[in-house]
Formats: sequence, structure tokens, C-alpha cells
Amino acid sequence: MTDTPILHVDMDAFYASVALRERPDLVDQPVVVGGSGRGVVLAANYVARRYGVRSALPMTRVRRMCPHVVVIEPDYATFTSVSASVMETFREVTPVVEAVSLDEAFLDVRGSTRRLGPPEGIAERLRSTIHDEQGITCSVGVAASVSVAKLASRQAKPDGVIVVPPAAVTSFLHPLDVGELYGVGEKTQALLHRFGLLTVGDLAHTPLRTLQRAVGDHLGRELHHLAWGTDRSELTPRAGPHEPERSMGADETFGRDTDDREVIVRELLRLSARVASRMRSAEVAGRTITLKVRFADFTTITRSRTLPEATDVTVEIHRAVTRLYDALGLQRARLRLVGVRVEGLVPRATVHRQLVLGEPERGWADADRAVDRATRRFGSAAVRPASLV
DNA sequence: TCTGGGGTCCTAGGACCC
DNA sequence: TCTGGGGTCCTAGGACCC
Repeated sequence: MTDTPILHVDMDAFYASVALRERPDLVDQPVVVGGSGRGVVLAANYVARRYGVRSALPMTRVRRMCPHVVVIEPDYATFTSVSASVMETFREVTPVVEAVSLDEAFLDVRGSTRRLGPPEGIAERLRSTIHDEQGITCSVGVAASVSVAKLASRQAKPDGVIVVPPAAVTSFLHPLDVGELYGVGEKTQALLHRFGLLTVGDLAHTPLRTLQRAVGDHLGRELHHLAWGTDRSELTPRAGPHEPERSMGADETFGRDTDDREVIVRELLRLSARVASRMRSAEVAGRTITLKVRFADFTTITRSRTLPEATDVTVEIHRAVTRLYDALGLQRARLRLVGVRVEGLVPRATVHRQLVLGEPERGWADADRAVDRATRRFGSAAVRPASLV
């Protein structure tokens, strides 16, 4: 048995590390993986980080900070396949693997120590296997609970292991800034700082009721647990990052802001088609359709409408978001982004359509399915709505 | 040319129902 | 002479995570 059964394994600069396998000549240069134009950094190698480059920074800023940075376009197919191999390696150690994302997972090794020895040794074994097989490094945090393991792996980066035994939890946690905690982002951090709560220790010694008045009932209780390391230690085994989705959506930032209704409605059609097609391959349908609009000044609004019945039909989704868009009554407002999301997803098999006599909807659904078949055979460029050609 | 794209969960108010 | 209390659904916004 062990008192630190939870491992959090986190790949180091995952996308960048994978991309650099193909370009070993670049390992000593600052490299980021990210989009062009109005994109942001998805991952930065450790050389780039010395210039202050971080994930989520706008590419325009990155080029100013580090003019000789090498930018590599993301290759999701490769990321996904490397991720699958890594997850397989985890499952050779224990069946209790909770994937968080492509590059991150929790492992419960309670049932593995008799066979494989103590957790620290298991962590090192995983690290060398992944390094040998995939040519990338990772860091591991080992603890009794999920959040402490995660904080430990962060401190272990890059390419290290940190074990936090139960007796060391408070001395490990309490000096940290409140912003380190999972669920405390920029806003909550600033709020807590304003209350004079700077460290996790400050948080721990604040009465629960006071905390809840400051940040709300739910988050208050959550933070109290995190501050004492008494969060969950049971994992939910999950193969992929996000199992059965509760919503599916797509949004896109325009190359340049636009107020042209025709351009916007056409973009909404593309996005509706993309979402509907993903819903059909997942065999789900949904009732609540949400339009997202981001203006040039970055303010963002959403408008949603719940339909009488769930749908996975491109035309119905597109009609709903177009109505929502028109109802906004925008005149000259320049838009930066539009998005389409469908919520309240249920298995398609549970949806029983009330067909109204003479309604052509069945025809649109059949047309979508024909598009799906053609797309499978000829690729997505081959078949698309006439207005997108 | 500041600020992507995929999600999740929480809050809060109003409607509606029992 | 006032003002009930839940539960659920819908909508909008916001915070957060990777």
C-alpha cells in the first residue's frame, strides 16, 4: 500500500516537443507551435520561454518579444497519435487512468505497487518509457490527492518528479500564491488579493463563510478543500479527454473584422455544417442553439434559442443562428468572430421527430447524410453548400 | 493587425408549476 | 391591508481549463 497513490503526468511543452522530433536541428532555438495571423501560442519550447514567451500569447506579441522565433503550424493528427501511445503506456501501469487532455492524465497506482514497487519508481519508469518510445519528456507529481499531484507536477517541470507525502502537504501548499490553485484564474486571483488573501495559507485560515461571501458558495467550498489538500483522490477512468460531450460548437475569428451580413451569414453556414457533421458522426442531436458574436472591441455576447425538438440538421441549425443574428439588429457593428454551438446533446436514437405534414425537414436530413457519405469518400473539400463554393 | 478554439461549470433572474 | 416555498427550464453572462 501507499499513501501517495495519485500520479499526475504532464508532457513538457507537448506540441512543441512533438514538433521538434521532426526538426532536431531547431532544438536550441526558440520555437513555438501556433497559428499565423491573429493566432496565439499553443506551446513554446523552453528556449522560447526564456524570452518570456508563454502559451496563449498573441503571435504578434511573440514576434516583438523574440523576433527570431521559429513558428511551426500545429499538426493535430500527429499530436493525437503520440497522445494515444502515451495513454497506452499509462494503461500498462494501471487501468485507472483519467485523461485530462491530449498531454495530461491522472493515474491511480494503488493496485500496481505490489507488482511495480512504490509510486516514485513507477513515475521514473513511465518517464523513461515515454522518453525512449516517443522522444519527449514529461513531469510527474505524486501525492494523495488530485490537486496536490497536479501542483507537484507543475513544480517538477521540466523533466522531473516531485513526491508530496501527506505530512508535507500543508508546507508544500501554503506558501504558494492563490493563483496557483486549480480554478483560480486571473479574475479570482485579483479578487482574493484585494481581500488580502495572497497565499494558499491565507486562504486555508479564512473562515469558510467569509470565503464564500467573497467568491460564491461553490468556489468558496472548493478553495477551502484545495487549500488543505483535501480534494478528491478517486479517479474516473476515461480514455479520451472529453468523453460524451454535452455541447458541440465551432467558432472562427475573421481574418479581418467585418460588418457584411452576407459574409457573416455564409460563415454561420460553414460553422453550422461543421458542427452538424460532427454531431452526426457522434450520433447525437441537440435542442439549444447558441450564436456567439465577438465585436471588434473584443466584447462578446451570446444569444440562444431552444427548439421544440433536438436536431442534427445543418439547415435547421443555420436557420436558428441566422435568426438570432438578425434579431440583434446590428447596423454598422464590425464583428471579429462568430460562433455556433449546440447544447443539450442527447443520443440521436432517443430523438423521435414529430413530423408535420408537408414539412420538408426530412429531405434536409437526407441531404446531410448524403453529404456525410460523399465526404467520407471524397474528402470535405468535395461537398459543401452551394453558397460556400 | 494585441488577445484561438474546444470545451465545462456556476450564477442569477424570470417564467411556470405544484 | 405585505411578501410562500420549492423545483425546473430557459436565457445570458462570466470564469476557467487545456
